[in-house]
Amino acid sequence: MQISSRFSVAVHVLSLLALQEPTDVLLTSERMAGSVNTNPVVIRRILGQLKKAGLVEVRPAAGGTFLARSPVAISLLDVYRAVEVVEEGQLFSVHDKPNPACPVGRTIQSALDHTLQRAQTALEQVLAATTLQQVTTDIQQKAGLLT
Amino acid sequence: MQISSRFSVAVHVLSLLALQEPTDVLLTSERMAGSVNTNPVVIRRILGQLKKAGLVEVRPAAGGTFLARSPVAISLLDVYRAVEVVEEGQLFSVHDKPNPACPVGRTIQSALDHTLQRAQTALEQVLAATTLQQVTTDIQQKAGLLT
DNA sequence: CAGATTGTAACATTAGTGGTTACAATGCTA
DNA sequence: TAGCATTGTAACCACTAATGTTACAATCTG
Repeated sequence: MQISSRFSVAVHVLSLLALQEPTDVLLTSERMAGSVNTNPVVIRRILGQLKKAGLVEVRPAAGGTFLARSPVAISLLDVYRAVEVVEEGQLFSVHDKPNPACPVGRTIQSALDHTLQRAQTALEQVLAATTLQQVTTDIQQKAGLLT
Repeated sequence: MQISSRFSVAVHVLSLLALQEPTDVLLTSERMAGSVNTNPVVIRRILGQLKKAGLVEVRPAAGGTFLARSPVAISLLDVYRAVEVVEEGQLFSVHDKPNPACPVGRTIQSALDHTLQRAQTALEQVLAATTLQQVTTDIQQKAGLLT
């Protein structure tokens, strides 16, 4: 059980967009799919979500996708929410309908709820504190694109 | 996509064990299944994992399951690990085999790795900081079992 | 208009989950 | 020892989500 790779692919795609230069060849879903090593339809699906969330702008038919915001203004939490890998407050599945005739059964859900929420929030805060800019800077360093 | 309810069921079961009294009826997997509202086999599977992790002791055939440690000495992280809902450092699935011919493709995995690790660790630290004792105290309060 | 690109549906496959059934193994009691 | 209750585990089933593919309509530009 893992958080879908849809999230990491989305970050990959956004990084490509952030690092594209005006003089570069047009960045089509086909080219992005090549970098990610997947089918272009997969990229288009994700782009649809990112567009809906206001993170990218996509030119229909003519090709060309662009960041709708500065990489500094896009957090990994924004991406996570955009691609809907985890529903709000629903990272942990909690068993349904425990027996209310039993004190533990009656109360376990609410006894756990607060902690599980805090755990999820702690994870999401790390994502919120990380921007696309930081990721792309890291990529550039690792790829030897920075001097 | 959610972390399996196996975890919350395990906490439920451990709470039953923590709150059982010596004078109570024997706590069989059947009775625990009644509280959880599931099939006893489900409980037995989970108990097998908890036993393997050293959190419980189970009497074969004769019935009777007991905590192997004090509730203060059992964290929710122990439970999470015991029931193997998430593999070590594998909460986030990251796409395989991005294209190494592209700088982003070549570096995205390692550029993301550190952040994703931190996010997972943040979640796990909340669980580590929460003991079964705290959960059962909460249960007792909510069920009106404390005066 | 033709070609390139996007957007979306449908299909196929796989893995994991949660529940059930079946039954062997085990331990206790009469 | 036999019978019973309980545990332990395998196999099966149905469902869901994820991931990839194919097909093709809609859109835009030269």
